[in-house]
Amino acid sequence: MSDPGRPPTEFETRVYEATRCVPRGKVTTYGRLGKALGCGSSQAIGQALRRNPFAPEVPCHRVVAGDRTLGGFAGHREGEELRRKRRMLEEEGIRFDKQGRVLPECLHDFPPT
DNA sequence: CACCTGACATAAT
DNA sequence: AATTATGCCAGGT
Repeated sequence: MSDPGRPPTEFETRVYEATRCVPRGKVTTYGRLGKALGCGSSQAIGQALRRNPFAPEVPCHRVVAGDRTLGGFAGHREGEELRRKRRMLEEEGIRFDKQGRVLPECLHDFPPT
C-alpha cells in the first residue's frame, strides 16, 4: 500500500499554500494555480490536491478545470464525490450554467507574488 | 466533440 | 538509483 502518512513534499506544501488563498465564493483553475507556482503541469497540481491532507482547511474544492467544468474530487471525476464538490461550491455562492460550468465571473485572479 | 501531445510530481517496479 | 507508469490537467489539431 502507498504511504498516506508521509509528510507533504515541498511542492505539495506550495500548492496547499496557494490554494488556501482562494477566497470563499470564488474558484481558480489547475492551470492558474500552476502558473502562480511556476509549475507548467496542471496535472501535477491536481495530484497534489487529490491527496490534500488539510481539507477543508485547504479548500481544494475551489479548484476547477480550465474549461470551468468541475474537474475531479477526492480521486473521482464523476459520481457522488463530484456532486458533493458541486454542492459545496453552491453553498459558497458559486453559480453554474446549464452546461455545469462555473460562471466566469466566479474565477479568482491570483495576486502576483 | 474526440483525439493527441506536452508538461511534471509521485508511486511503483 | 534508474526507468516506467499513473494522474482531481491544458492546449492544440
